[in-house]
Amino acid sequence: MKQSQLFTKTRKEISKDEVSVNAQLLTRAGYIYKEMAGVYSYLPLGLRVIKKIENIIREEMNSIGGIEMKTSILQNKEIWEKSGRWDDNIVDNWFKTELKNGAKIGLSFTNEEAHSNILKQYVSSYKDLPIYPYDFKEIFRNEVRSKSGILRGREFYWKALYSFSRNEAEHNDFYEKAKVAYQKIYNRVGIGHLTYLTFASGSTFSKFSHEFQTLTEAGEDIIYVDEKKKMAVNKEVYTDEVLQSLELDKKELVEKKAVEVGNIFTLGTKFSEPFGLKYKNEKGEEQRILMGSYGIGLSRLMGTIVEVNHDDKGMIWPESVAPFKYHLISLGKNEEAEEIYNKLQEKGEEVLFDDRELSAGEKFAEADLIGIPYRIVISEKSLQAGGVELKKRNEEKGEIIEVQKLF
RNA sequence: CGGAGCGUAGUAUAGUGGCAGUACGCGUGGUUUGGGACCAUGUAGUCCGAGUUCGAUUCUCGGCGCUCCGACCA
Repeated sequence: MKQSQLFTKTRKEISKDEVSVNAQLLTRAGYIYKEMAGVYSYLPLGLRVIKKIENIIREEMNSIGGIEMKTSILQNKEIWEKSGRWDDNIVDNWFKTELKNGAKIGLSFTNEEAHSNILKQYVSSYKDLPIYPYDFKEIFRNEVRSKSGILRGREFYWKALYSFSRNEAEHNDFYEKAKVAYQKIYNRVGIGHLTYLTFASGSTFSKFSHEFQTLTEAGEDIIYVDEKKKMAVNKEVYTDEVLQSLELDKKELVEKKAVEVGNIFTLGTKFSEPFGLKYKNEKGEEQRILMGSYGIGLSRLMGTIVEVNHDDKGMIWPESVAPFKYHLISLGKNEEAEEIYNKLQEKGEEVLFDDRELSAGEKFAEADLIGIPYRIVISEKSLQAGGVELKKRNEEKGEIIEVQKLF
């Protein structure tokens, strides 16, 4: 893409009101636009990042048997009454509205009910199970106080997968696969080294839930990390008894701030019961279905990646989620730049081509802010030196390479 | 939901009971071209409503909105 066609512009300054690093950098660089507190629009660059993250998650979910679908955002009150979660005393962060005829409806804040309700119609035999449907979807939560830029919004984008299993062994098997898939996702988006499988409070169906927590000062959660075992415990279950059951030594644990970038938990029959989700086994006996829940907030994940990958000049995107791989910058007018751009495009590379007539300093400053992993500079100077300058965003110095080596 | 702060051009900010200023951006002309370059010139603003006042952007009240701390976070 040519930068002259990108309508967004970078900004040197931002309101002192915007304090979170992710919102500051993403706003200044033109990735997101704040509509209101906790609600952001995704501009062209931002959407490209979200799509990259989405594809990584999709690949990992598909690889463990996930099957993608999309449940509606407007939700029927009746199905939420089945689980008891329509009641504002039970769930206080609903966005509710109504139809012209006065019927009350809600904007989905989670997906268990929708999935359970749909599957009731399609699952009846052991032959139909197990299944692992998932959504990418906008979610709405009427938080009393949203904060931290895109880390905690009132409207956000997530992936939610639910497992529907025939028995505990089958459930546990998938649960373990999901853990591995999740860790792969964090590795692939470049924050694996800072992300810990964290034990958190469970429910009647399991002692613990599991969170994936990424270490950063921007985090809202306090966790206790065992770096050697690559495990952590959320403050909410940090007791001697729990540590003992997990075979963790208090002396090895360090208190850290972290962002919850995903969580998985066993639902048991919490939803299959009220929705009457059952199946018949080989003998024709009716059996209960066991569920699990596996969520990742994509917008939060994007914000977290920024929080842990930036310097004083701007963002430093991991290649896997960067909006483009190359930022091609031409200084002064030259036809070679256009040629390089076309060739890279033909090769299928993602290139942002800064074809504007601006000063070198301005182009470099903007490039650093936008944070694309590889910067290619072509100028009189580079051509005289033998080609183009190739520089990684996270390295100080680039090197001159022959133009041909780019392709 | 408790506490605190804030709202002035597209952006970031200053200031004042009586002409609203600066920087960036944007437009035009020119000089520049390896770290947000320079000169000239133009452009554009007091969140909404009520009150006090001869006069309110400024003071008072209400609304709306933004931010921070805490509580909350299926």
